[in-house]
Amino acid sequence: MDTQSSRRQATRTKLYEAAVTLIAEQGFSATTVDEIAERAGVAKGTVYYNFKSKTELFEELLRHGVGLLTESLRSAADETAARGGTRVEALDAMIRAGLVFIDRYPAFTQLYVAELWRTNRAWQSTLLVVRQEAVAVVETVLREGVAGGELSDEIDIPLTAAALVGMVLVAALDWQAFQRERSIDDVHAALSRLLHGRVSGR
Amino acid sequence: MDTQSSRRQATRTKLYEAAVTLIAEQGFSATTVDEIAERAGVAKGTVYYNFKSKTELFEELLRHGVGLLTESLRSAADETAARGGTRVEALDAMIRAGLVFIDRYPAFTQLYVAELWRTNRAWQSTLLVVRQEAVAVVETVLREGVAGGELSDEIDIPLTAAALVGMVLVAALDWQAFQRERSIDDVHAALSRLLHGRVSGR
DNA sequence: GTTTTTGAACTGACTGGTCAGTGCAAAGGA
DNA sequence: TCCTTTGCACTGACCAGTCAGTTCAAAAAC
Repeated sequence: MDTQSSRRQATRTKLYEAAVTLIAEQGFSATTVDEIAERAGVAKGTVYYNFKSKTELFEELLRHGVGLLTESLRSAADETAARGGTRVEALDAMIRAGLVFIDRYPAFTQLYVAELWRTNRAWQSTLLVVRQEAVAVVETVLREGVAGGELSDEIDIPLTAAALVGMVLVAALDWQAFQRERSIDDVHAALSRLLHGRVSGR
Repeated sequence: MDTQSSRRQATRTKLYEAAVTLIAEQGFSATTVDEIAERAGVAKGTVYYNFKSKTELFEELLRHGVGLLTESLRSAADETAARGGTRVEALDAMIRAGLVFIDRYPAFTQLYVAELWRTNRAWQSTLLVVRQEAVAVVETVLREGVAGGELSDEIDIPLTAAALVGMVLVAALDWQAFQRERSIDDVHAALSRLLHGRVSGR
C-alpha cells in the first residue's frame, strides 16, 4: 500500500468512526454531513472527495462493519473446529464472538439493528446481501450439527439461526444500554444456558 | 362518547395508522408531516390541531403500541395460569402472543426495534418506561418459575428475559421480512424448541 | 319549528430555517 | 508534478410549525 492510498484510507476511517456514532445516536437522516466532517476533524469537501454522497458513505460503513462481524464469527467457528470441538461448542464460541463484537462496536450494532428491517430505503439491497453473509455462517454450523447427529434433525435451520442471532443481539444491546455493570461473562453464561437448554429443571 | 370527541378520536387513529407505516419504512426524521397528513387524508394543520408536535405524535404512538403488546403478553400469561398451566407453558403462550402481535402490527414492531437502543433522542425516557413494562411481564413469569422450582435458580432473570424477547423479536421480524411464506405455527415451533432446550440431542 | 350563534375541528398557503451537494482557488504532502 | 485536503461561499430543495380563515353540528334563542 503506498503512502497516498494509506493516507486516504486513514481519512476514510476517521469518517467511518465519526459517522457511526452520530448515526447510531440520531439516525441517518437526522445526522448532517457537516456534523460528520466536524467530528472527524475534516473539511466538508473532503467527505465528498472520498465518497460520492452521504448515502454511499453509509453503505460502505455497513459493508465494512458487517464484514468485520462475519469474519469474527467465522473464525470463532473455525477455531473451535480446529481444536476438535463440537458444533454446540462452536455455537457457544460464536455467541461469545458476537458479544465481543458488540462490546467493541456498540454504535455499529445499534445502527445495524435500526436499519435492518426497514423497507424502501436506498441501501436495502446492500443490507440484504450483508445480512445473508452473517446469518449463513450460523446456518452452516447448524447444518453441520444436524448432519453429524449432534443437533436434532427437526430443527428449522433458518428460523433457529435467526432466533439465535436475535437472542445475542437483543441481550447484548440491552446489556449495553441498560445494565452496563454486567460483565461479558455474565451475559455469555446466561445465553449459553439458553443454548444448552439448561433453563427449565433444577 | 359524543360525536365530536369520537370524530376527533377517529382522526387521531387515522394519523397513527399513517404515521406507523411511514416511520417504519423510512424512519422518524425522513418522514415528513406532510406525508403523514396526506396518507391519513387530512390537512397538515389537523396534525397540529391534534398533536403538539411531530415528536409528540410519535411518542403517543409508542405508548399506544407498547400498551397493546404488554396487555397481550399479560393476558397470555394469566390465561395459562388460570387453567393451571406451568410457567414454561406460560412462557410458550407469551411467545405465541408476541408472534401474533408482530404478525398483526409488523410496522409498529419495526419502528420500535429501530428506536429502542438509540441514545440522545427526545423520546428516550418514554421508551424506557414503556419497554420496562413489557419486559417486566416476562421477568415476573421467570421469577415465579424459579420460586416454584420449575426453572433453574441459576438463571439470570433480566438477561434471560431480554434474550427471550430478542429471540422472538428477531425471529419474527426475519419471518416477516424474508420468509413470509412460513406459517406462524412453524415459527412458534422453532422458538418453542429453543425454549424447551430440544435443540441439541436427537 | 325555524333561525341564529357558538366553538371545536379542520384547512392549506406561507414563513423562516436547515441542509445536501457544488465550485473553486489555494495550500500541503509525497 | 500529481494527489489530497482545506475553507468557504453559494444554491435550491425541502420541511416543521404557524395562522387567518372555513365548515358544520349542535345548542340557544325566539
